[in-house]
Amino acid sequence: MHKYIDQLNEAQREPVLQKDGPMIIIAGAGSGKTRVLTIRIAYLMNQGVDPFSILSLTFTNKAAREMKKRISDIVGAGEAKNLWMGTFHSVFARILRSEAEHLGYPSNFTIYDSQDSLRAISGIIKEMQLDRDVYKPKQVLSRISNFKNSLITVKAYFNDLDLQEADAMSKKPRMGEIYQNYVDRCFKAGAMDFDDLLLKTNELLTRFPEVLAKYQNRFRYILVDEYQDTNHSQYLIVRALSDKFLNICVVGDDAQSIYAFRGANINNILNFQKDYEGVKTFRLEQNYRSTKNIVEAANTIIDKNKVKLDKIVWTANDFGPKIKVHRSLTDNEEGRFVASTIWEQKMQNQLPNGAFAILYRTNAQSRAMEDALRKRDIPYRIYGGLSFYQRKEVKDVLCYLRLVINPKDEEALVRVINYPARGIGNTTIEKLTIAANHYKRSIFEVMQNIEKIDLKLNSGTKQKLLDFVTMIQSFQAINENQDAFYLADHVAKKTGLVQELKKDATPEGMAKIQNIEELLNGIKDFTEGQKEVDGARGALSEFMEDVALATDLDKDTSDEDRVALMTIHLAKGLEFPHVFVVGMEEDLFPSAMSMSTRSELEEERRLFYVALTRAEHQAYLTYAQSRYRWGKLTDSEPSRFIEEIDSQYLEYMTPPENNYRYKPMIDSDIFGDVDKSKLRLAKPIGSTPPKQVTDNEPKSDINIRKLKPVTSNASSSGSANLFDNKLVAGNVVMHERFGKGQVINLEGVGADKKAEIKFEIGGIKKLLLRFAKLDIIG
DNA sequence: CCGGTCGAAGTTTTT
DNA sequence: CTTCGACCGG
Repeated sequence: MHKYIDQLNEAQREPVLQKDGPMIIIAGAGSGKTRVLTIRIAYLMNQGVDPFSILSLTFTNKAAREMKKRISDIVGAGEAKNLWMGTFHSVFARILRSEAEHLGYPSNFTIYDSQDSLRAISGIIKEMQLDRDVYKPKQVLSRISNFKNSLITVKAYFNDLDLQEADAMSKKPRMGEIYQNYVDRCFKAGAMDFDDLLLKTNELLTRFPEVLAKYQNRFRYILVDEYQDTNHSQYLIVRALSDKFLNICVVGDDAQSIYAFRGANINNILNFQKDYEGVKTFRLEQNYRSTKNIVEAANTIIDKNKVKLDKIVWTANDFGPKIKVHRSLTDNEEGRFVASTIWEQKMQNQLPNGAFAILYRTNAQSRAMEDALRKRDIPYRIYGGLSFYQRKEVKDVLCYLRLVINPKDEEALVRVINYPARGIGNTTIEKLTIAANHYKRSIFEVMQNIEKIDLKLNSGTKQKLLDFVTMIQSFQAINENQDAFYLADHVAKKTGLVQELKKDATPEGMAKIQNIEELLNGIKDFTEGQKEVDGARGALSEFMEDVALATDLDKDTSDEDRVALMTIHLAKGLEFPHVFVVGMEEDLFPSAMSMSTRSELEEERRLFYVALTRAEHQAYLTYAQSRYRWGKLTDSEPSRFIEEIDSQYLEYMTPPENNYRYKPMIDSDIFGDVDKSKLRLAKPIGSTPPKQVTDNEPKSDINIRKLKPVTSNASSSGSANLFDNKLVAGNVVMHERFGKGQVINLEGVGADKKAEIKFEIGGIKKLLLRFAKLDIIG
């Protein structure tokens, strides 16, 4: 038996050894699912399966990259490199590029991100002279997206009277036309949107049996992670590809299905056993991640849901501390509480910033947290929100580059044709668009032939258009024989983008220039990486292939030690010793938009389950009595989800009821010489009744300054440490989050014993052994 | 055609 | 509070 298999418990080992046939692994939170998948793939390869014939679909590209790395540690990098591994979107984008001609697309098609799609839809609505208040671009896009994810093509739409009637009922009788125009426009631009990547893959596999056969034969073993979040389109792709060999292994947790809003269908996982014959079912129910308190509390939450698979998640870990619940007056105070708690914990327990995560329901909540962290000089990193590649200045550069590769790319063209301003205004663009539609050509082609078409443009304008065409063509020429970095750098300078930004000397303007520099650095890294790999040129097209699919999580370069801020959705699959779930308020979490139906509410509850189960050691739930929304202070009440947790798992840091009016809630001497009456009076509260004025706002700040050493809570730390006496300087260790490192020094005794460790990634960190989860590997 | 100012609307969640 | 669009005077 291979030694890596010995690391698994029995429940984990069984699905690894089950080589063939359809199987489902129902994996509870923190049950070592990634490990099982990783080892399963490594084991397949050791059994002689060709890595080229293994397709492994993950939820993020980062997950794919990490898994690949772990596999190469077992089987060697040379072999692991050949695995097909990535998100549905990136894997099938790659396949679509090589098969594009079947579908009449160029292989260098552009991938529109949601911003591009939205702009295209807006443009169409305007062209059709429809009322933007009735046809809200966002709604229209989301409807079209739903069509595509359910494989309803334009044709199918017009064959379906129910759909048309539904749209007519909601006063949008021209929905079908918009859909048609959008599809045409994308096709004409040589562009696919996110949903197309799946839809067109389905089209490819259904319309061309020989192509289907080719990929069925190639992918003899298929693994799908996070199966509970697949949509219908993805389901059909998996189904088609696995139909020949039936070696399909899906992994997921119905309790963590949180993407229904983008078409994910929880029934895919609930019905898997019915879909294939002779499905072997495995359950991973032992949680290795969290304390008993957290695991059991999470179980009490998910029990409230009706729709679910049987599964009992349990843990052998210690009870650990209770989940702390904290109420603040405002969102800003909530931020201060979180920041000061992190600060305290860092001091008391010598924890790195990376031990903390702040999770929220909506991106807008990050601001209050950021402000508070900044004030305390706690380094943090925000994930998601406006991703790096979507920032205006970055995207402007990218759009020029997109045009170089695909001049038909209309969204890119419209975006940059007059930025920086070069005298080509809306009137001109409208004329060009009309002509392009008329001749069924791209705008760029119309511009190239501007002398031959009478568009009633004055000669000055014509010249400006030709200049633009010439500029793009000169870039294309450079692209023929230079690498991506050279070209991108050239583009940034020659288009005047950088110059334009230099005019703006404000800090924001400077930041924009830095972002462009960061982009260029990223391209440089990529170029050089490519050159090393296989003597390739590091051409632009390779870089551009899936920037649209790259997310912030993917380009997580930060080796620096920072507190993580992200939405709960983004946190799926991650874990942190200390987790703050903030904004635990009705209408925010659960979201006001998701409370009208039972299934929506159940999804919110699953989301809460995901949030809570990110925590290894300590979870905090915080809420504010009022919060700024659109600049106005609005009242809120605590989330129902707090009450849904059995109270034995909770510790209220602030009393749950409002009956504490004039009583300081914690030992009053904390306030020392501060005049309490002033504290109470000093609160300017908009709509909040005076009785809700609490002492906790000043407390959090004062508390810190008067911080006393707190008795060690070692007993409650989940991970009792075994290495107190074993670990010596020079040991090579593996840390769950920081990876491989070498111990350079040890200090302190007993519960305070710390190790200074130099990690391969992330540099030197001091870890308190009683918390650090380390394996000695050499 | 440009650039500024003003008003309205927007916050779920993401590949 | 922000951002995006519409509108208007140069």
